Amino acid sequence: MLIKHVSDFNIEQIADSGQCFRIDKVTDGKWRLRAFNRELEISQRQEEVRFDCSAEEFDAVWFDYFDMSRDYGAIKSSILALGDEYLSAAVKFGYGLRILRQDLWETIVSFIISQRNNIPKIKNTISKLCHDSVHFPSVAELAEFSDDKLKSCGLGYRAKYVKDLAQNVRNGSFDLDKLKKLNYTQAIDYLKTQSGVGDKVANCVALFGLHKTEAFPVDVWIKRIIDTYYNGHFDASKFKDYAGIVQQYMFYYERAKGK
DNA sequence: TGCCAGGCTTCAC
DNA sequence: GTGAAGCATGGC
Repeated sequence: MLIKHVSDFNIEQIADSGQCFRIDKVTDGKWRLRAFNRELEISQRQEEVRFDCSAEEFDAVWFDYFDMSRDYGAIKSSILALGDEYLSAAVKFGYGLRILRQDLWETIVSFIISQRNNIPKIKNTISKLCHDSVHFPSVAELAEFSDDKLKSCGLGYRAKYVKDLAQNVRNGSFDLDKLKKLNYTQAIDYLKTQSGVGDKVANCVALFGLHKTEAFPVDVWIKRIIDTYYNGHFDASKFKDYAGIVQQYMFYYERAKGK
């Protein structure tokens, strides 16, 4: 058990932020995260966070996963300094959000599944793909999943997208190592060569799987915010390399308001 | 019980 | 290039 004092971090907000689909609340104050073929229990009280792992594992795996090297306090301050009423409220509300550095393969598959879908069902589908274990299916494994198996996991019409992608990665026509080396614009274009990956999914992959924090995924929620509070015009590029973080505060705040 | 969900592809025009 | 239809499935 490792106890750390972490500011600008709230595991409940992160778990409910819609960027990852394998963090579940176990009991009050305790969450279970599955990633990288590992399982991690996390509990939190104020800024005291308990990670159920060794210091070595934390430094090797989870420090980067939770983006611990980034100063979110400074980013929030610069957003608040803009004096934008909506963004200020969003930042204050989602004060403990972070952009996770997730596994690239899992992120692409997860966000293909996310299209025209709701978060509880996305989580359920991914859990079934994993056989409710810590193991997310590899490229080779997913390429071999039968259509019936994918359908029984609840992928619906997205089954073909996922299977084609897995087969393309396996046979080398879509190269994840190449993708990792591309800049933001190149990565978006390359991702969109795959069937089932459009602008929104590509931007989610860039943000959550490649950690291109200039990515600004525009989904129905963000569209609604822009239409309602910004008269249909919102230039995310002014935020440069933290546009994606701004997006996450907006998304989380707007969704929470609807509940 | 329908409506809708972190969109995308296809096909008119 | 823009716009609208169609899409599988289950949570609510």
